[in-house]
Amino acid sequence: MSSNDNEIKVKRTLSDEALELVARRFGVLSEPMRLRLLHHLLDGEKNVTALVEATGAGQANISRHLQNLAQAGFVSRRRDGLQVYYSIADEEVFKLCDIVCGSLEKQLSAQSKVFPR
Amino acid sequence: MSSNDNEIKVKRTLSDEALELVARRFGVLSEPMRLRLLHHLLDGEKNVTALVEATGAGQANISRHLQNLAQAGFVSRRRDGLQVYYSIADEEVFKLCDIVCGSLEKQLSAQSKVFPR
DNA sequence: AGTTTGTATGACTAAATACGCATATAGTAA
DNA sequence: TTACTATATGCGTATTTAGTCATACAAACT
Repeated sequence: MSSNDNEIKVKRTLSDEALELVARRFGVLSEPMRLRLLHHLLDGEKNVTALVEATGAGQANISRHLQNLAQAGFVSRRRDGLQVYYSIADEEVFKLCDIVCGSLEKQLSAQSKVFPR
Repeated sequence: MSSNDNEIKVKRTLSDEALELVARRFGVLSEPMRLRLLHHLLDGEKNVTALVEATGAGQANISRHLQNLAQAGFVSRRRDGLQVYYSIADEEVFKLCDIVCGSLEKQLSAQSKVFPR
């Protein structure tokens, strides 16, 4: 290895800051309810009440999840009178889900070969 | 919670089960230290001690993170004598990171236009 | 002014989890 | 056997966060 390496310096190509930003974005997608909200927004923008009815969850809960998604930039917010409409702001999120689903399917099919029913 | 038997049926194209699996996978990627471990494994397989030294974290902590990654199928485990070597098992994970980084960059550059320094 | 409706938020509880310490386990060597 | 090394794990603590309730806020009415 390198000769003048007498410090406990840790090789760190990615900054802690960048890593935390990426991790935080994954964290936003790590809740089933938020994934469900994104899925419901596939048809187009919906207001909070519609999403509350679609998911069957509490209004406060949905509002917080939407805030979370909006802050991460996955959805955007538009106010129209009393209603607030949310819509997909970053289509890339569906690529992410597709990739994860693909890995998941591959993994599950591999398991079913090892443990055939 | 108390059981409410006549609950309202909610349209649900994705099963709760599938959604939780996907969410759980995103959750595994929602820790900076685990992302760092994946990054370190880009060069090839490494044993636990090497990863402990590379990250500067505690051994128990790294061991648990690796278990977490392995259980999700992102890395695989190979024992060789006293050492246990971990390596990337699902290259798709880097696609995920690339997409997130792309969205992040776009987002940050958009912000820097609004708030130029 | 007050009322109603749709959405956001403060406060709280419960559950999840990252981390460190100590110890257990697995493998090697004497 | 004992000793040593590398990795895993039980346990406790601190932090985070999803969920609910009640209430605040915002906008459109009368």
